[in-house]
Amino acid sequence: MKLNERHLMQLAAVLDAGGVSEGAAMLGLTQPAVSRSLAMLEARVGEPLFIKGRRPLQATALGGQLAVQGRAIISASRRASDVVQGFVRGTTGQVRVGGVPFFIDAMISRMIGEFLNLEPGITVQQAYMNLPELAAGLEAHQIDLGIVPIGALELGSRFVFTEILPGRNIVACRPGHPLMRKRPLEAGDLTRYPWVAPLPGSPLMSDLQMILMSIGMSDLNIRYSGGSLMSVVHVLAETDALAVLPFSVVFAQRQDNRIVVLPYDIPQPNRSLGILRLTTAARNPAVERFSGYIISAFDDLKHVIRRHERSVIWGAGPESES
Amino acid sequence: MKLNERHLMQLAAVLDAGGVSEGAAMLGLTQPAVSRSLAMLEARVGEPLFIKGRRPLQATALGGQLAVQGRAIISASRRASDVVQGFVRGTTGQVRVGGVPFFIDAMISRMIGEFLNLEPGITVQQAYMNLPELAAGLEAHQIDLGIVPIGALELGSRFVFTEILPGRNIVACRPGHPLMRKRPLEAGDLTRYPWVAPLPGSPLMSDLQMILMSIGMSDLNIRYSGGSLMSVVHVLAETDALAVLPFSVVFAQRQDNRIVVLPYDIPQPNRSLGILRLTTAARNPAVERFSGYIISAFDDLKHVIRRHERSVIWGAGPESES
DNA sequence: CGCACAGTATAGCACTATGGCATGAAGCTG
DNA sequence: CAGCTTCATGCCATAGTGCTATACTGTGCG
Repeated sequence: MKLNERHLMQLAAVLDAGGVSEGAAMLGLTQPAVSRSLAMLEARVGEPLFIKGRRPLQATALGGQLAVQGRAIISASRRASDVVQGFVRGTTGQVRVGGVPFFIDAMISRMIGEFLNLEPGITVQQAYMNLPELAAGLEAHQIDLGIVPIGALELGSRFVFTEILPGRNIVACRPGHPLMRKRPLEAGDLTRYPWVAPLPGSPLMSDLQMILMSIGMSDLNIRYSGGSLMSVVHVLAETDALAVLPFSVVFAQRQDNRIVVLPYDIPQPNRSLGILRLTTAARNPAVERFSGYIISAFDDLKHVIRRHERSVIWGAGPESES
Repeated sequence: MKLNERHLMQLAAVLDAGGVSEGAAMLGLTQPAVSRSLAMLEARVGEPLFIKGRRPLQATALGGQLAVQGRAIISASRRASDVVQGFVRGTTGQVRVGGVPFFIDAMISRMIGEFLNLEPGITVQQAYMNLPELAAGLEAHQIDLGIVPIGALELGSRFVFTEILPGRNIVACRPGHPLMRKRPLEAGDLTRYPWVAPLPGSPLMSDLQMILMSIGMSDLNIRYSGGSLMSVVHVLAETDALAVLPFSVVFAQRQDNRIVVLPYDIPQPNRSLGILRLTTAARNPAVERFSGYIISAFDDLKHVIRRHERSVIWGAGPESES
């Protein structure tokens, strides 16, 4: 006994409106059209759905039960329309973000919070991942965008990369660290202190290797590894340990004054932090709003970051941009 | 942006099945039909719903969200079909019963319990009401059937009445009541004891008036009134009070041995207990199952009741039916 | 690289359902 | 009983739906 969903909707509308004419008007149809639909439904069911000759129109037990389902269909249909509306306007939907842990924790999660306030209809689903999983996730359409440091042209043309910050690394330590007062700083100084290693697999890990090579040491005294950003900051603040961190991460912590930049020049990776997306991705206004918000937020921050960078590393005051 | 519900259902089926062909088969349609429906939906939405060239077929964010609504529509439609199936078979639905309190409490509620066990898909909604409200409720289609004592042809042809028991009244008292040992019993004896009056408006109330007239008294010493059957039985059992009750009510309490029939002949009302229904009521198999069950249950009980009636009132032992 | 295969889209055609307009039928009200 | 409101019916146009046949596209294999 397959029933026509359209008929069920009309039944519900008519019962809710209290009459065929009213129900038809509510649906934007004419009375005869609805009247005939109901007759068809009644014929297919083989049982009366209405108690005849009553105002307002009254349903039989069966009619009432079917109307419940009709209402469910109507509301599902309305929700579907709302989904589409929200989608084209970018005011509804889901943004699935993947990103490297420290950068997400230091800067992006804060912006996500602001974004969620601006766009109450959008939900953000975030996962921690490094470049290989991220590229795979994008290709499998499991995430919509990734926030990663990436070298120019590192990936094929299937991806489009939007830079949001230069990927500048520094060595971080607690304020008042003994090395902060030592001039000049030499490579050997760095190896005399314990180190905090970043998460395995993260870009920072290979950066650390690069630094090791540049100062001609085979290994460091790594006393702590595997922690999230918050854990790393705590460890740095409580000990004399050192860590390689993106400058932006230290920047984000500037208010707390728990970690500072050690003014020692380390080799810089040739890459930028940015947003990675599929070239072929389906249009998704919610995702576009999100990435647009992140990019503009960093545009606003960029000169502040750069000025801060110079001042904390080289002790230089504010100066005019080149 | 009004979407076609049928399209949404097909979208859901296709995504659940993992392909157009499979989804079409699941719906009992051909692949081209579904393919075209999806193309129409996509055209109306104006956004891609699928990620092309992937097996199993993968939806875009929008496609997935719309499929959720499609699934809701499918399940509502399935429930509607189930409702109809259950209705025509009488295995599902609602039975709205109105009835006089004492009789419902004494006999019908027990049978409702048995019926609910037999028909797990049917729900019974019961209300206490006497004849006038009951007739009005039937005409307003607020109840499906009433269980009342009613005189032959008392109502018009708009109602059909099915007798289930003769409406025989008796005077009830506790076992060991002083009057149980007194022979002969005379009308004056009855007035020397307190009385329990039935619920105002109930048929028993007018029966009580009739008895008063027959024994030539203007009023009785009414000590308790307004109680439900359980309360009345308790009061009768704990005091020497008397009450007019239908014989069937006393019969139903026979196991508890808390009230008995006083062997005093009182004038009998010219009516029967039975089921009252509208002549014009829409067919409702669940209601029919219910009334059928009640009638057959009383058919089974009838000869037991009659035998018991004779024995408890006249002290006669079991005898062959006439 | 091309072939076979599976799966999907398109074309063409027939038919049903749906909707509108005009109009008839029925029930309630004064 | 007249008039009003409301529902049912007849008729026509058209959009949706379904089918078969066929073209297209991506995938895996030799």
